[in-house]
Amino acid sequence: MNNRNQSEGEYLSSYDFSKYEKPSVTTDIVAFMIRSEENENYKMDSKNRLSILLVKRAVHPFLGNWALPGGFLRPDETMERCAFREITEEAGVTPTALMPIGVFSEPKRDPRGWIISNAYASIISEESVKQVGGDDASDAQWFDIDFAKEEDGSSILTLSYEDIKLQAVLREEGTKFGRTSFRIEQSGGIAFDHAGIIATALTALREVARNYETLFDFLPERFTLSALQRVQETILNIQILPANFRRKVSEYVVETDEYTQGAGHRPAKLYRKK
Amino acid sequence: MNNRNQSEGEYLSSYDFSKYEKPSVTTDIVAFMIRSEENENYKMDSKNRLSILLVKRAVHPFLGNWALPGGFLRPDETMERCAFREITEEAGVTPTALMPIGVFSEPKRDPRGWIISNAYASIISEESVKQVGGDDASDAQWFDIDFAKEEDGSSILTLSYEDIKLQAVLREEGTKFGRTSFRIEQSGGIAFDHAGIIATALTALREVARNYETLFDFLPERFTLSALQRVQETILNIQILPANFRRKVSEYVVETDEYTQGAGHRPAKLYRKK
DNA sequence: CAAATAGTGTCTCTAAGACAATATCAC
DNA sequence: GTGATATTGTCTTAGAGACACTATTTG
Repeated sequence: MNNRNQSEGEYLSSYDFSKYEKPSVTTDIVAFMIRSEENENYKMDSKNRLSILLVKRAVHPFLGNWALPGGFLRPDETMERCAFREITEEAGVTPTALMPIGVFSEPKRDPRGWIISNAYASIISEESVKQVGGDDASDAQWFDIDFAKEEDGSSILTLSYEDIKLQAVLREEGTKFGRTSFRIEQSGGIAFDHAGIIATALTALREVARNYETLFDFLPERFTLSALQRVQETILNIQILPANFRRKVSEYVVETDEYTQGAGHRPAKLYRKK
Repeated sequence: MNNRNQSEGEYLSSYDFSKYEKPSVTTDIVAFMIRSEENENYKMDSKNRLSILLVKRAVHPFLGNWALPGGFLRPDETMERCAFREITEEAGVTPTALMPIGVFSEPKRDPRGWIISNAYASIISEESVKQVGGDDASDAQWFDIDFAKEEDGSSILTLSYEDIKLQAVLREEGTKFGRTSFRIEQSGGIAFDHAGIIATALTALREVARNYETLFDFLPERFTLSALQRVQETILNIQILPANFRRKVSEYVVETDEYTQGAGHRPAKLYRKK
């Protein structure tokens, strides 16, 4: 029957996509949080570490490995809404930002079958995680992240939580339009292609962390300028002179009339995002 | 049966994703080309217009409307490879770059059912399109694109090809991490949610067009610096002083010993991408 | 008071934009 | 020669980074 001669109604009712094979569609979320370490000196401010949430797999495949939180897309939600729901369910916290990272669709990426994933990076403030509390025996834990380029051109991704240390070896495949993709050479206890997703997300986060707007999502509503500065320094792994940082960030913040107290040094004024 | 007690082999063979409903997965490609208009004066260089490829729908739904080229993901290819294949099939030309735009997954976006789309922007040089040739009666045509913000905050997307003029009204929903999303208020003869995809892709293209690396993909291997400058000016809709453009772009190009000829003015040296 | 962070002021250098001036071609 | 683009050089200004200096807190 010639399609052009059908009415739209006739056409839609006769339409059947089931004859095409379909992939399962999931999302994986790289949830970033900046964790402050314990003070070793009452006067010094605490050091920060960038960390991500991983879940220990209790089922095959990759049983016992650590994986990104995520799950299947439902028919009544958008991909972003799905990511929001999954990270809320798994971490118990609400992300303040969701950044699309890309689609991971290598045909063999999942041994269970044809499963593609749209990855997101999310940003979660330490404050909201503290409110939920943590459970040391839980299958979901925050791993400190370290990502360094070696001399031979490969990159080592190290994720550590207490005694657990996961190390993956990756090789950069190229940067296009602000997204760097990686080939996994060794996965080191990280499930599926998640080491590559993490590396891509971290690279993307570093890109956007030059933009001050992104930094606020890591902090509570009121913050000091040095806390904001430490967020950027932690993500980008750089050192900034406070005077210059204050000058540049000044147009993005408004001061409040509150101050910190109890630190072993001059109190700092609290600011809000403008 | 407790999953933890199964071997991986037992588990994989018993695994069945068919119990979950799956979406159909497609890609849509916003193929950009810079088209040079006819000279009205033998001395003047031709003006440039940014254009995109649209295909006239010959079937329901949206019969007779214009849509982005695209198609279904196959089990043996990645999303990006799928986009490459589809644009090659439909335009007959090979894109020099594919930029991920985002996933469009509103549950009701396609009246045929649950179909999500990963959109890409591709960049195609006018030279390669000219080699293929055009067919005025063809269902695939290059539409000049115009996108302007109105006083009331809405944006008008105008696509024109000869007598055909498609006009969509969109409203910005916000910019996050360099991707601006739009709500479609009037689609004006553009099928599905493609007006929104086009607007998002154009906004993203403008973002990356500040980066000189992107500009080369619109041109043949050897080009003049003013051709390169006109590419950036056309995309960003701005005017740049030639002296300043040359200075900034100089570190990205290498000069050849060839020159243009036949223009009604001083010949220009041809350059290559460094 | 010692040590740490908070906060201000200023110097230098670089890069972007504006603009002036010269060069070279087709007709 | 005219009118267009090609190409080089320089002036001004805004912004980034470096750094010196003062302020304020807790033990």
